[in-house]
Amino acid sequence: MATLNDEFLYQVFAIVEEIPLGTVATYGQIARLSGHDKNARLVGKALSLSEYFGKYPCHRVVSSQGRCAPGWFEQKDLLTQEGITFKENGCVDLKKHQWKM
DNA sequence: TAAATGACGCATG
DNA sequence: TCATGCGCCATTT
Repeated sequence: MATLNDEFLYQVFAIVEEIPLGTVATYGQIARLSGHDKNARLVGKALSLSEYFGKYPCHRVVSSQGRCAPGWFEQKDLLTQEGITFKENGCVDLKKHQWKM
């Protein structure tokens, strides 16, 4: 199971915390690394909570297409500050910045 | 208990 | 790149 109060949350945060600066990771990627490849949605849920937790670079996590979180305007600025290059449409250039392992 | 929801992913066109 | 549609699954209503 991948309930939010389970290890899942800890796993997600641990991975997010290890995303190198100037690099972004996708929800699906984190989900897969945490061992819950089908629960990409839960990753998003956890990250939304991480904002309340505070100390995690959740802004480095985007969708598989490099799309930012809907309704979250800060993310683009934060990523730009870290050197992430954005496209005109507002998508991250995954080709260059996606977290490779 | 069932139906709706969502910071998603992938396949098509 | 954008628009649709379908699948996935925990959470919420």
